[in-house]
Parts: sequence; structure tokens; C-alpha cells
Amino acid sequence: MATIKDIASAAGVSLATVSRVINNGPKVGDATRARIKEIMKEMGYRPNANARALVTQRNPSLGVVLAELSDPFFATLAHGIESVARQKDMQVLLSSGSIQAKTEMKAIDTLMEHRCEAMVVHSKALSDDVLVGYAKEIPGFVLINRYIEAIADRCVWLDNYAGGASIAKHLLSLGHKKVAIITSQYQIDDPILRLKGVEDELNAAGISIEKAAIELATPDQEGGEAAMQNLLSKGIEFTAVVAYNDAMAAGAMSMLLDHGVQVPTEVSVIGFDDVILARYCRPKLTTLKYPIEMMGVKAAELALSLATKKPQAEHTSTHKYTPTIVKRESVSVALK
Amino acid sequence: MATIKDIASAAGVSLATVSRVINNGPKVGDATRARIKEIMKEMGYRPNANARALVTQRNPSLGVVLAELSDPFFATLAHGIESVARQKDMQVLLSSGSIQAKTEMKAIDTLMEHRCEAMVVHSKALSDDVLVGYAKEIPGFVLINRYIEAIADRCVWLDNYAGGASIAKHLLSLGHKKVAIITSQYQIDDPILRLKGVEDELNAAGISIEKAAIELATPDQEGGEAAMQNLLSKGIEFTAVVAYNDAMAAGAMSMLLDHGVQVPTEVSVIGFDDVILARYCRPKLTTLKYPIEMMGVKAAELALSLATKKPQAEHTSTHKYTPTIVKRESVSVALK
DNA sequence: TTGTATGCGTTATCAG
DNA sequence: CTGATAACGCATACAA
Repeated sequence: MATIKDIASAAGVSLATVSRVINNGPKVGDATRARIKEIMKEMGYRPNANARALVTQRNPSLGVVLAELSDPFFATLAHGIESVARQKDMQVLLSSGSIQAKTEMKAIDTLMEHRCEAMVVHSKALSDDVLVGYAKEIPGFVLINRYIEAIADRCVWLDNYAGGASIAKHLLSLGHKKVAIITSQYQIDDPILRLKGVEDELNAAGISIEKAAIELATPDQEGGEAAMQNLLSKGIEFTAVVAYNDAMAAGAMSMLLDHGVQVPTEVSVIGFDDVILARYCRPKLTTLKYPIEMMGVKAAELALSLATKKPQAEHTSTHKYTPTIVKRESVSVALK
Repeated sequence: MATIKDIASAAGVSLATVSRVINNGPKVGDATRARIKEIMKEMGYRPNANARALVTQRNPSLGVVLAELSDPFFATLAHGIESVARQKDMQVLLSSGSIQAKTEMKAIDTLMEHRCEAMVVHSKALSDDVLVGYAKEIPGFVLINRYIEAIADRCVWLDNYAGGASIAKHLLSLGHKKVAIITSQYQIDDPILRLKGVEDELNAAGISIEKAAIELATPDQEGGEAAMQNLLSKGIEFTAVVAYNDAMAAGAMSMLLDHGVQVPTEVSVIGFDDVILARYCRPKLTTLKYPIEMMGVKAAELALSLATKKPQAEHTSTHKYTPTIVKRESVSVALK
């Protein structure tokens, strides 16, 4: 592959001159500039980003680590991030962490080795301390979907507890008293906080959820189905079920429908996230909107701004988002 | 950030020795090796991937360009690709092309500048010639979801025509004679070929589709809804509608249901892709399985193998996939 | 306006 | 076993 040197000798000029036209340097004669550009086209010259990064001491790229790309939720997040990267002419380096401490750490390390100046990472498996350590080492390090006190200004996160609480409020307002829970078997903070939000609010209204009415399963459709299956076969009574996310809600709804239970007439179902399928399933899912794309955009912008050591523009010191309820068809007033 | 030189002087050895321990070089004393490793930990040393790529003349990374990450279809594709990259310790560089020639080209160019040794690209907007040009220049260049004769062995693609044909066959076998089409307004080859497959097969059975029964719209839920809306208000008669993809099918089905038309009793609906929502919507969508993740894996492996100039192992010279029908609930025998 | 020289962090080729 | 030293491709301060 042609290098800057090849171009230089082909054009009969020095390296420096070629370098100048590449970078739109100011002091180059129009004639030479044109000629050099011409030659570059002919020879199919491509600047070597690695060499440039080395000498420049900066790699205009944004590292991203998330759990599973196949999950529509993360895909949407990635889309948000990617859009700002593209707009700012940043290359995105992507790694999957798959919620395992070792993998997540390796992903971040690799990104660091590439010296990408900004990174937004989704990590559930790594400890606070480790993450704080990275944050200290990398100016443009931003955490998405996680809140750590010590680096609050580097976290873009959702108030899961508030989300749980507003679900409970909504259900309460509709007269529901018997509610079942279908949550994730992975006891990371998201499901824990959501559940606590629901329970606290319910308790405040004098309602408590029995242990048996809480099912844990994989946070996907299959999990939702299995959980509902269990609930049904245990003979638990409920007029509403709150699911950890839309996928589980959809799975639960499928199972309900398959068993001849009407939704929402007999049982109301509420999800979380408002991913695309919430609008596709029948009945359309009432859920909580998780503004994940917006948060991805925010996180990317924050990371970039932090990386370029901009003044404290973005340092509002808190980047909390609150989910809002989206009322569709799967929730109605309690029957009994 | 600490460099290899810093480590060397801190350890009182030469650069070469440090480099050796980094790369697990063979000839280093155990004592020195241990000591150097220790020092590297202490100083938080991270090899600089850019410098390494420069001198090594190889960047162990896989470039990926696709249309829209937010689309579950592409997310699944990306997931397949990413999984093989991770397994082979390759960093993935991701770019979105958004189906615009300029953007797609820029994405590829950027990837080239980074000298990634393999790339799998999804391009609909670029011309055959341009793509062939890239393929010639980049050994590890693989095209996904597109077939170009001249570089057949670099294409991992789906036989859309055959897919269309098998849809028609299925419908025919169920006695459908009046079928409407909802397709994409973007007239790239996928929709064109699928449609042709359907029409040819139908024609062979003596059935033709009237122009008015073919609706174009955006290839998403909204498009599907709008298209069905049009069909309905034009008073077109049909017992089956074949949609360009699952999203449009789901949209169409929504609209049908909203208008009190039973699916599949009165009208059958068939999709394409078998993305996740096909299993979530009610009735569950009968569709054609597009083995996109598998194809992503294949494309990535092919690209990597091509890049490392492996023998002609993978060069079966054709990487065609054929979609297969997945029978669920949205299609039944024709009513009338 | 253009050229020369130096160094960015590593690897690799030689010698010791 | 270990140490100099020359690239790698490019940007840039300093000369001319």
C-alpha cells in the first residue's frame, strides 16, 4: 500500500509537503497541492490511521462495550452511540462483555490498548472499585446504565426504583391488590431496584406480595413463559403481573393467552423498556419507556466532551433519567 | 501512559527484553521475566495497539459496516459477526452506512485507513464496480447479503428469489388465488427479487397479481400499516398478503385486526426474516427464516480466513443460503 | 512556499 | 540470554 513517501517521490516533493496537503495544511502552493492530490488519487493512497494515531498521540475513536448486541435493547443503545460517533467522525470500536467480569474487563483493556479517547461502557459484572479505577485512568470514560456514587458525573443511568414505584402506583390506581412479579434470575441491581420500587409502593398502600408470587427466570421471552407457567401451576391468584422487561412480559402474555386467560380483562400485564415488540404484540403492551437511545446519545456526547477536556460544560454532575409509563392495551382496571 | 521504555529503565534492562516478555518471547531468564512483569503491573503498562500495528504491519481487527444498528435484523447480524471476532481475539470496528452511497463508501474507507485486515460489509447503495474494486484491494473483504458475479466467492447471500417462490408455493398449496403484496419502497434487489419469485411462481399457476394489489411503503411497521390501510380503502380483494418482511407483516396484521378482519381466518399474512417479533405477535407470524446470524458468522469466518491467506479451504466459491418457511399461525387455507 | 530532521511506541534483526 | 539499532508511516518544529 502506497505510503506518504511514495507519493512524495512520485510528485518530486518532500514528505512534509505531502503531509501538509493531507491535513489541509496552510502553507502549500495551489499548483503543488493540486498535483499531489492528483497523484494520491492515482496511487490509491490511504493515510495509515495507526501511524497517525501514534504520532498524534490521539486516536479519534470511541470505544463501546455492551452485553449482547443481539438484544434489541442494546442494539438501540448502540445505535444512539453510533449516531453521535458518526456525526463527529469518530470510529467506533465495539466489544461485547456478555456480563462476565473477565470478559468485560478484557473488552475495556483492549479498548485502552487502542488508546481510544472516549468510551462508554455497560458493565454489570465488574465491581464498583474496578470501574472507578478505570474512570480515573481514562478521562473519557462513561458508564451507561449504572450509577456509582464516586463517579456520579460519569454515569448515565435510569432510576429503576422510581420506575418500579410508578408501576405500582399505576396498578394501585386501577384497583389491583393481588399482583405477581416476574423478574430476572440475574440479581444485578436493575431487577432488584425495580422490584424494591414496586414492593415499597405497594407496602405503603398496605399491600404485600407473597413470596410465591415472585418468579425468577431468564430475562427473555422463554423466561417469561416459564415463569408464568409456574405461577399458573402453583395456583397463585393475581389480577396483575409486573414483568422485569418487555420480553418477559410478552412471554408471560403468550402463556396466559395460551391458557385461555384474557389479557387485560382477567389479568393485566405490564412490561418495562418499551422496546419495539411492545407495540407489536397483541394486546399491545403497557410498559415503562426506557429512553435508551437518548441515553446512548447522551453518554456518547458526555464521553467525547470529557475526552477533549472541554470545560465543565456537561458536568451537571448527574445524568439520571426517569422512565415514564406508556399506556397501551395490556393493563386495565382490576376485575375483582 | 507508561511506555515500554519506562518499563525498561525501571527494570534496568533494555527495550528488547521487555518486548520479549510482553510477547512471551522465548529467550528470557525466568528471574528477569518475573521482575519485569511485576513492574508492568505496578506501572499499569498497556501495550500501544497503534504502535504495534504500525510495526507489525497488521491490525488484528475486523471491520464491519451495516445499515442501521437499531434494526433487530442488523443487530442479529452484528451479533453473529461479533461472536466470531471475539472468539478469535479480533477487535471489531463498526460503522453504519445507512444505505447511502457516500456514507457507505466513507465507512469502508475509514476501515481501510485503520488497516483492518478483514471486513464484512453490507452495502446496498454502492455499485457493483465499486465493490469489486474494494474486493480486489482488500484480501479479507466479504460482502454480506449481496451477490456479485465477479466476486462470487466473497459473497455470503440469501436466495431471495427462491424465498419468494416458496412463499407462493405455500400459498398456492393452501388454495389462495387472490394475493396482495406489501413491499419496500426502496427498490434495491431484495424486494425486487422476492417479489419476482412470488409473481413467477404465481404466474406459473395461472394466477396474476393486479398492479393495484401491490403496495410500496417503508419497510417497517408503520409502512406495513399504511400499505394495508391503502389496500383496504382501495377495496382490493385478497385472501392472503405477502409482506416484504416481518415488521411490515406485523404492521399489516395490526391494521387488519384493527379493522375487524380476522387473521388468518379471513386473510392470511406471511412475513420474511423470522426476526424475534414474529414469535411475539398475535397471531404468531408465519414467515421465512432468514438465517442471518449464521450468515454473519459465516461471513466473518470467511473474511478472516481470506485475510490470513489461508489455503482455498473456504473457497467453496459459493455461499448461498436459502430461506425456509416457518409455519406458525398467521396463514391458513383460503376461505373462498 | 518547501525541505530536513526528529520522534511517537513497538517489533525484529543483528550482534554480543 | 540480553542489548543496540533500524524500521513502521506520519506530523511537526525548525531551517532554508
